[in-house]
Amino acid sequence: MVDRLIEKTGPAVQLESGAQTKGERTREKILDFAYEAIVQKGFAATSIEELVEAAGITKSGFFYHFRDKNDLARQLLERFLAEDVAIIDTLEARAHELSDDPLQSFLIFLNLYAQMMDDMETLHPGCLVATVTYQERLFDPEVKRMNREYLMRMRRRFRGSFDKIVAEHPPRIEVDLDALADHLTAIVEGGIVLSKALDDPGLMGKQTRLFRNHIKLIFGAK
Amino acid sequence: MVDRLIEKTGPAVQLESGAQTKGERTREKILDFAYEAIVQKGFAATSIEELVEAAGITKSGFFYHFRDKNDLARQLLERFLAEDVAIIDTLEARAHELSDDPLQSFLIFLNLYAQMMDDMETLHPGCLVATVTYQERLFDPEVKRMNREYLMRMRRRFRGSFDKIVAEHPPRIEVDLDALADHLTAIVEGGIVLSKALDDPGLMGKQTRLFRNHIKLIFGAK
DNA sequence: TGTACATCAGTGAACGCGCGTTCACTGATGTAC
DNA sequence: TGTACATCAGTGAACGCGCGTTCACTGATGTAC
Repeated sequence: MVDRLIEKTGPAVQLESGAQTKGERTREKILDFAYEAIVQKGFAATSIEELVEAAGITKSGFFYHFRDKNDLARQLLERFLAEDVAIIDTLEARAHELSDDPLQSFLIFLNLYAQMMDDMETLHPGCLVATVTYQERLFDPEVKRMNREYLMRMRRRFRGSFDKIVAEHPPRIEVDLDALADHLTAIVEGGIVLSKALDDPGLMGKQTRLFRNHIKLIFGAK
Repeated sequence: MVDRLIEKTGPAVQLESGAQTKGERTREKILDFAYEAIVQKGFAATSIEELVEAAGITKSGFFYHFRDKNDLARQLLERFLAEDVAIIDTLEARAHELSDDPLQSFLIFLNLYAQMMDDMETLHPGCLVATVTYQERLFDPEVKRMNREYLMRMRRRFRGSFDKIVAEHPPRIEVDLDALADHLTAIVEGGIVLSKALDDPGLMGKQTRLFRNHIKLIFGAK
């Protein structure tokens, strides 16, 4: 859900960097254009024609890199969700260096996340998860599976953080930790919708900080 | 964002009920099918052909009711966002009857809202706001304006509730009330994405209740 | 260093289909006198 | 009650265009001996 933040915030994480063949460069270019077009127009309205024109090849060249249009969706999701995970990994690792306490560390992580949102003065382009979900009938089962897997993975991940927090900071009120894990994802996904619709790049950071305050109130940081 | 809940929860609100002409019935049927198709496939992938087939007329009949395809989007948004507002009006009025205290009343409102989500055993079909936002380039300026207007209206509305709450219940922590107003909308929008993607109808209610707990923690209900 | 072959990264033309939109027309129902 | 006209709610055929996909082919680069 963080998606295309890497080039905006600098190479926080470098995925398979280094020497690229000509074919790989073309493929990546197509994925970049496809991502941009798809979060703005949807999958059906994004034509193979326009992508290959932007990439400087012909339509048949597309089918050298992708079996069919759904294969493009699969590769898109694979690449951009992996980027998201990598960004979260990085921020979490940085937060963990700054505090050993699980609550403090998670609060720092949320601060870093919110700051990253603030730092990109441009709008968040959108998240493929929402696109796939709101156009589900266009995608094959594999794409939908990847989408669900990603969300379940995020749930387990944040749930893991909360389990550690709870062990040292008993919550002030009863709280469903799985729902709380989903809460962050929901706030980010919904925040992107509002931020895009209202054309307000600052909204994401604010929404993330509200969640941060919620966590503080639940687990009672001083 | 509540959208098509009316027929599931019974006629909580009846919009322009009563005698319908033949043309009006056809028009509504098209809007119903269009809504269902568009939140599952997107706007571009939903063809006029399939809509008129479902409505039992021919393609040219569509253009008797709608100037063009974007006119369909306009009428869709007009109708379904009005339904959403009507539902929230109803729940808010009911909550206001049950308590004079602004905080209690708002908490009751959130309970009613969460309960409504729980009561629809089927999945929330999706919200047009997200669809329009994630396919913005397909819609004309008027449609995009309506979408923004709706979100701004919700912000002002919930902000108004918070202003009343703050007057009687000073918040325990500093809080951005406009962001908090957006928070509810973001949680609902994001919740729908997760609920759809994970095929989990119970998720929406849980997410709404988390927001409710957040409000309790901020304004310090006993 | 030269040659043979394989792989890479495409090209170009063609296909059949479905799309949104237009236009002239029409039968059924409603209204005026 | 009968007739004239208007409005309603469509029909049917045609349009030009762009779409995703296939297929036979090709020049450039890499590798083996």
